[in-house]
Amino acid sequence: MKHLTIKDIAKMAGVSTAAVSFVLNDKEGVSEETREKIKMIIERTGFTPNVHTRRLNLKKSFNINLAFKQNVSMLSNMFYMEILASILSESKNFDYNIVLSDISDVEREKRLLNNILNNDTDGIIFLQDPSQQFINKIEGTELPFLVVDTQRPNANYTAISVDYKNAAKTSVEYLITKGHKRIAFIGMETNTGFYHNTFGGYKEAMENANLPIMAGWIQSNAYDEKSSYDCMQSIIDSTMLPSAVFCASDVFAYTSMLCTKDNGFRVPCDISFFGMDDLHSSKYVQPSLSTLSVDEEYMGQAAIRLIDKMINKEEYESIVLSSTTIIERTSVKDLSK
Amino acid sequence: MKHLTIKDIAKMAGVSTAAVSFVLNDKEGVSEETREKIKMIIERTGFTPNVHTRRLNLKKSFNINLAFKQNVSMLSNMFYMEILASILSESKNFDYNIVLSDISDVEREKRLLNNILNNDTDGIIFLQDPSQQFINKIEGTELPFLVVDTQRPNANYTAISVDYKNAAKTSVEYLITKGHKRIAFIGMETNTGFYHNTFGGYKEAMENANLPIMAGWIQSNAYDEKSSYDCMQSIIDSTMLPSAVFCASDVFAYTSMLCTKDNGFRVPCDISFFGMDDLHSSKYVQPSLSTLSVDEEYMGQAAIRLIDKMINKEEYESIVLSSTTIIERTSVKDLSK
DNA sequence: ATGAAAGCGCTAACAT
DNA sequence: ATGTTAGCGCTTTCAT
Repeated sequence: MKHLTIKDIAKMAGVSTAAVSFVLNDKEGVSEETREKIKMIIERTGFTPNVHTRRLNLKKSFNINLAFKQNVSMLSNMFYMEILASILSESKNFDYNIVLSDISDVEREKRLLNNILNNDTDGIIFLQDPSQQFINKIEGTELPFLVVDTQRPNANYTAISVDYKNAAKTSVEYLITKGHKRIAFIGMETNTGFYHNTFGGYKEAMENANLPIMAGWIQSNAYDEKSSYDCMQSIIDSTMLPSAVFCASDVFAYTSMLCTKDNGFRVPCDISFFGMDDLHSSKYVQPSLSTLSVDEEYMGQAAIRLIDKMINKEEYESIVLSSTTIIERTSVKDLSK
Repeated sequence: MKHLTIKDIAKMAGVSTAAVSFVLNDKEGVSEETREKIKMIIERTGFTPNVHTRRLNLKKSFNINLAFKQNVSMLSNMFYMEILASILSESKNFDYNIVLSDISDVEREKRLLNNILNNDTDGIIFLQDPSQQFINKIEGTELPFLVVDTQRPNANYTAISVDYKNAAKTSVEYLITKGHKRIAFIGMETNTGFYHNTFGGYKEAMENANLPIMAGWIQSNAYDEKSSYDCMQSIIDSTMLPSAVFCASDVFAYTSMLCTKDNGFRVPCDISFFGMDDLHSSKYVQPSLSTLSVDEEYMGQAAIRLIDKMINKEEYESIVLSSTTIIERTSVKDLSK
């Protein structure tokens, strides 16, 4: 059976194609009477206008591109996977196709750029900041875009971000409340903005409590399973053992705890651990990881809603999440009693 | 700057639009000389033909849709998330956009159907089997599609599947080799094909070894964290404690081990655990989970390559993975010595 | 309010 | 080998 066209509908309704088009686009120019008649026929036949032609004419694609870099470590992607799931879930409420765009290298960046040039995307949601160079190119196109989990506080683009500094501070303060005084830090230096914030929060909490920071306790080379294991080893090999470790990501805590056990220490009896993100798997590691929850679900929802507003030129503004919800599980020993 | 059109290129080259079109589509009808000239100009100007028009005329979208249901449990999606990552990774080598299509309910199924009617997809990769009803509709459209991780061995569509029966059998045989005789089973009844295979493999291995199966050891209501925890509780509450538990998915093992510990038993001293899938996080649970690896990376790669062949009407055939790679970690006690 | 017709940017059949 | 032109299915301007 041939796919119906607007011509067919027009013929069936005894009107011109223009009339049908007006109805299709909720525009004026047809009497209520004929509008209803046309609507009926569209309903009955299940007619849907050809999307390519619409895109061609309307210069609108009904696509939203989700752009991201594929990281080395699968685990470090878990945070974004959870956001992705939420974006998908929320996209049901909108009429967009979600298109995935890998921008791990220049070659792939070009593809996305090409999509833009062709009006094949209405807006872009970046997971993490793309290179500034790429941002510049995008900005030149006037296309709406937003960055989820940006680490550039002063960037002049729309974004959904987490106040990681405050998150880190809250986390460390929690450890202090639990009676810990020797607190180490495992972070990810390669992500400079993120590092600056998480370390800053840690430092502030420590200083406010007049707690000393040993040089060997600051490990900043973590970025995946192996590297965070090594970070923990360095801490253990340092001059003084901490009573607790604050990890800037749950993922880092997983292998750090492993390392601790491999060295014959017990968690949390000998060393406590506190993470950040509250990934789904953090419930299942042993001991279950106490951590600060970051609402990935909300981030995903907000992303879709925000980009939709941008596309429709409604009012909008960037969103900063200040997550301060402590998830108490069993990886932190209470020294305060 | 206005986007160049084929007309502009034709004018610049002093030829007709047809000539340019032929070059664009690698077709005959132009002399080598003019072909080169046109190619040069395209190269120099960075011209890319409007994709909507091409789609309209060629009845080809350069899109591949990835269709899936969003499950209740995030964790049960982890397996598919890993396949998704691999699909994305492999898609770099092809010229398709990857479009995500949620088909969790009829309303969303319609959207995908609409994409098909509009020639807005060249092929569909399903993660898990969709409803037979939906399959029927798709088959009516003649669109290439394939199912990753199908559980319908006799289905007449192209698929990438895992020989779960053999996988389960191999797993249980491994436990038997390690001296275990009382082996329980935790599976997912709601996925009938999967259940049939995994339980079948378990049963065959047990029978071959002349090992008895206690009724209380067979728990089939697992499908997420909570339910598999409950399954394990039932096993513990049954008349005889097993020395090992084979879980049809790593995810089930995570909380089963938790349950075991909550009941005062130790893993693997008192009860051993063996999983299936080898998810990334299985390295990090405590104790690290011994499991049978399923090559999600390969499955993803194969999916893209296969659908591409189908689209281009090259030769192809379904793929069955027989995964028999045991990943030995620390959740299984060796009773054999 | 309604219809005719000129685009949108390309492909491909048809002339030359 | 090359150019001309009729579509593809819709939007939108311009007459009526």
